[in-house]
Amino acid sequence: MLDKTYQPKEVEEKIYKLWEDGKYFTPVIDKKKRPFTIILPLPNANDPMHMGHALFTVEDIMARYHRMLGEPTLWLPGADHAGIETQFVFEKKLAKEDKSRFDFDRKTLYQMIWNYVEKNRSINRGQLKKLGFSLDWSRYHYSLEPEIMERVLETFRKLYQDGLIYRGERIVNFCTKCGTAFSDLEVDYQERDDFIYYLDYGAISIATTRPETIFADVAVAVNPKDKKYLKVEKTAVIPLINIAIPVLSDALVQKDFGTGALKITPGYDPVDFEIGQKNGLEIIPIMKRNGRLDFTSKRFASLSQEIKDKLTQIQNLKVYPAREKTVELLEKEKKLIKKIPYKHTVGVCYRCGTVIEPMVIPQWFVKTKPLAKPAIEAVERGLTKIVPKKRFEKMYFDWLKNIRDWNISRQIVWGPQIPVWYCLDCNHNIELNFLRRSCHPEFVSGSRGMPKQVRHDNVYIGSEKISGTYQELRNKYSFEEIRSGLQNLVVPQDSSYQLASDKCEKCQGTKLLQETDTFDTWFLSGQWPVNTLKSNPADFAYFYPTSVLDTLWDILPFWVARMMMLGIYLTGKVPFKTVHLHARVVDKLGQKMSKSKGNVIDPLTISEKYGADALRLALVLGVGPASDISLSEEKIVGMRNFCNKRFLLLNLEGKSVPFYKEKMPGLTKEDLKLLKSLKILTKNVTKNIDAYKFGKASEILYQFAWHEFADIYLENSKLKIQNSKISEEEKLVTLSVLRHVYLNVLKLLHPFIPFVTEEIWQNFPRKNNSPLLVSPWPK
RNA sequence: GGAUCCAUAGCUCAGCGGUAGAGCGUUCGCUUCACAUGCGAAAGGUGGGAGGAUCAACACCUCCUGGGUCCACCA
Repeated sequence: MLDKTYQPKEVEEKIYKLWEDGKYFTPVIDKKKRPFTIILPLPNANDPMHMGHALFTVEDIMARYHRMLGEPTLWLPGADHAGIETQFVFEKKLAKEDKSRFDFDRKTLYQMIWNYVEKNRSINRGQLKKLGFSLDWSRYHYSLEPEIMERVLETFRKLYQDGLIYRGERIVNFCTKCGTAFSDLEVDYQERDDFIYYLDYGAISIATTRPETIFADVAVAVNPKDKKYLKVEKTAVIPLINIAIPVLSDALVQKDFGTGALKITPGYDPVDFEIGQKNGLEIIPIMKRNGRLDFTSKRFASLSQEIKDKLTQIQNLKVYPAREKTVELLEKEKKLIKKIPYKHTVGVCYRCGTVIEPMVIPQWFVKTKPLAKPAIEAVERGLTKIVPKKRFEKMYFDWLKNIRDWNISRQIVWGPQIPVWYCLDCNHNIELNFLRRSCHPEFVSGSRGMPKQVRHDNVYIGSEKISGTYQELRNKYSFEEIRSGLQNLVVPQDSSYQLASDKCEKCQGTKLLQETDTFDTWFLSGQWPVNTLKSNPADFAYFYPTSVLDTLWDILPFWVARMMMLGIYLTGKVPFKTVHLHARVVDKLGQKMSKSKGNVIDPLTISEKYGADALRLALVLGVGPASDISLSEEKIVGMRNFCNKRFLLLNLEGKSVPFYKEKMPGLTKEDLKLLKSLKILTKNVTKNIDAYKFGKASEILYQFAWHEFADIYLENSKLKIQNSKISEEEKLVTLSVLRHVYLNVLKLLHPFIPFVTEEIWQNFPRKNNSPLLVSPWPK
């Protein structure tokens, strides 16, 4: 007997337990049947649930539908360590405690982040269960579990052996605050109000928004077709430091921008880097990784004392103060022609919003062209279908066809280290940064130059930060001291390296240190379908390639395209047959949900209040393919009202109603009409789910259940049953039709609102004793 | 600069080559049993603008206007 009003909270917990205990989410491999597989887009282990996760509803609908069709259905859950995201959050936490990552050696920092994430990882799982997701928890994987990590390293080695990995000194997007490089995809762009400065370079004048970089200029370039510059001097002069540089011509320079002359700074600008490469220009380093200017390179050594004094004023300043100071000096020397307010877009770190500094730092790259080609062909040949096709295939092709080599190294600790080792004896110029442990904290200076005691988890008390090349440090500190307190290495481009860790292949030495760069998170998640399923060879053989990948379209390039590339590379087969893309959840005014706007709807609060089913239905009902999902509390209330219509439960109490049979005697015109409607409904719901039109499928179900079945048929049958002139037999026929239609509607609704439907099913006299989630889909 | 999507009821959005749909909101009425988290009814749209192919368009094509989003080396 059910409560009169539906109490979702109690019911949901009970029902989920019923499913879990029955192991219904764990498929049984049956080679005679075709499996249905979905890999859950792995949530960040550290993230609490948000509406994006609630949208996994779409996957649950597919999983439940296919399970009811009798297909061995695997929906595989997991969690991602989310390298940069997580380290960024953790560092913010450290900052609140007046600490920074520079206070810890990498091993300690890693362990601290590990512990921090571990707490949230289990919360995450519970939250997914609350929404009723039929995930196979027995196959749960975490991106940092040893087996998964080992497979990632294997992929790296395989790529290396196939000549697809290289260590390159190229210009990369560097965030001086996060202290790491990013791939091109991880840079956001913001419009800024800045200035553009016109500067006097002797024979020519140039325009720049970044005057502080003039010290690293090595040339000026003009467009070869620019008539203004047909007869220009071949030499320009960098103001302030009076260094002569050549004037080149290059088609990349736009004639009509600024003065038409571009200063070439190969170390700090992507275009300049490219021009520099073409012309064999030198790269002058003037900025450290912490974003402070530095004039200690050899270019500046031979300058006059007067000039050196100018540079001293800028030395060690951060970019913006350095810019101000440079402009001030330029003004003083009358080299600033004009300064104009200028609106332009700048690249910023997608995590912390700091302006990205393009810098030349050796990084690990994957050659992507050979991987992209088969990934493009697979979609062209229809081996993987993208839904909705029209809109997103083009995006996929555009991205893969224009792809550039992928920087997979990150200068953070939170992630697997790149499995490459450097021999210190063969590479004396490797710069080492490590913390030396000390027994006398009072004599020790902290990272900010202040005496400081650092304590954490009793790992160490007090430490001293040491930096320098191995050449400089080798006689002062033991290898073990360096190794155990290591923060990071700065390895010159020409250093030798190897994949074996035991001893140096050149000198047989054993003072080897592993690369301190870690993998881009997407390098791990790009192999996720392969690596998770490979945990069990039988699983891989049966469930790979997976059936559907469902995700928000915005990570199509980040994730989907990379899974395609790596999946095909590793297995020769596409990782999924269909990519289904859904849209993002927006508020009732169509605006993106964000904390600052205060329009965030929290899925857990909502499901506590109205039930998970109501939330699920609100997320899919009437939503067009890949269009934004406008969600409001009002809509959820509406859906809750629907879920609460557990019609006719009371009527059947204590009655022995015969089971409906086709063409049973006594069927009326109304009965036949309803039965026909049910048939059409069943067909349409099935058709729409197959076509990924969940919005339509749920809408027609809603319409039928409420307005056709409940409002009309049920209302009429109520009158009929109360009517004493009608025979008992006739009433029983009506009731069996009612029950038949009702049970079928429950089945059809189950993928969308699994909890209520299962609860009613459990309380209903029926032929089939197994739970609703494994009962056969109506035909 | 390139690409792409959107414009339909007060709001948020579906759908469709052949008499305009839903949810929420609004108005009026009903309501001792499946459900007030309800039932019945009603009001409300010359489908952004202009043109074109069609027997016929809100739907197809072109252009315009206004928004969204993505990509790109804007010094």
